[in-house]
Amino acid sequence: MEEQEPKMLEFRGKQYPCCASLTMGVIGGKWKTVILFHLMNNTLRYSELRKAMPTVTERTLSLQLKDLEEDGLISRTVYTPKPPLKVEYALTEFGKTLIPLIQAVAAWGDYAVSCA
Amino acid sequence: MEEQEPKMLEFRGKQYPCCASLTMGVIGGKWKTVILFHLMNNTLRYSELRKAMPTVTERTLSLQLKDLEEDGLISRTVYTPKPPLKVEYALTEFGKTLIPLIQAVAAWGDYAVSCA
DNA sequence: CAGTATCCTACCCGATACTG
DNA sequence: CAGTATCGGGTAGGATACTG
Repeated sequence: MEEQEPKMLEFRGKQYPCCASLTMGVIGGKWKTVILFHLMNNTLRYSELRKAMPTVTERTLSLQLKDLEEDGLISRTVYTPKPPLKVEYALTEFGKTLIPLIQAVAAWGDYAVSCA
Repeated sequence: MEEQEPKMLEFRGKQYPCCASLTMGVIGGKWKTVILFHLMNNTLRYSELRKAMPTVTERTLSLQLKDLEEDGLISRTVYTPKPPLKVEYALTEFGKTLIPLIQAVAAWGDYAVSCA
């Protein structure tokens, strides 16, 4: 008798009360959808992501990329054995299942701006 | 020369660096999509929302409903002049433009659970 | 180039009690 | 019934300096 309701959903060790909250738990936060949006059509290097998102700090970008990688949505590939490093980020096959959702998120943002 | 980049989007007084982040700013957070998900097909009273979301606190539910109302996504209608009150929440026409997005969010949550 | 390490702040959100 | 008031903790995220 620890849980209030038995209908919890689980994903990667976390519990969610609803399918919608699960999705938001994975792609929520201030920057994750922005990262996914930029990786939707392109594989990008770390520095390219920084240029695409000039208002995020290095620390935050790094942490969010790590989160997304741990959730299996993006892949991180290192191309150089020693510094200067070349690292590329790309959507995984699982991450690509989010593309329609990311597109809908982006489209609604544009729509809302056009209304206001 | 106050902004770093001139390409900021604005919605209801807030600035966003990208259309995707705007959407997440409006429907992000832990509970907003869950509320919208439950209001997607039904008009619901406050107490009905509470029953549908047993793990949210009254304070948080109240604050999130107010946020959604201020952003024009839901309407709040009071049916009684004095306590006990009857209040119903429903999506506005603008809020209904989010339905395909909410459905995609919910569908991906179900999909992710089925993968795990 | 691609990140960590440290430090710090804001605010989101929970718990509980009270009110029109 | 449908909320607010008050208090407080946890953590997401920012600023800056440093490293392989």
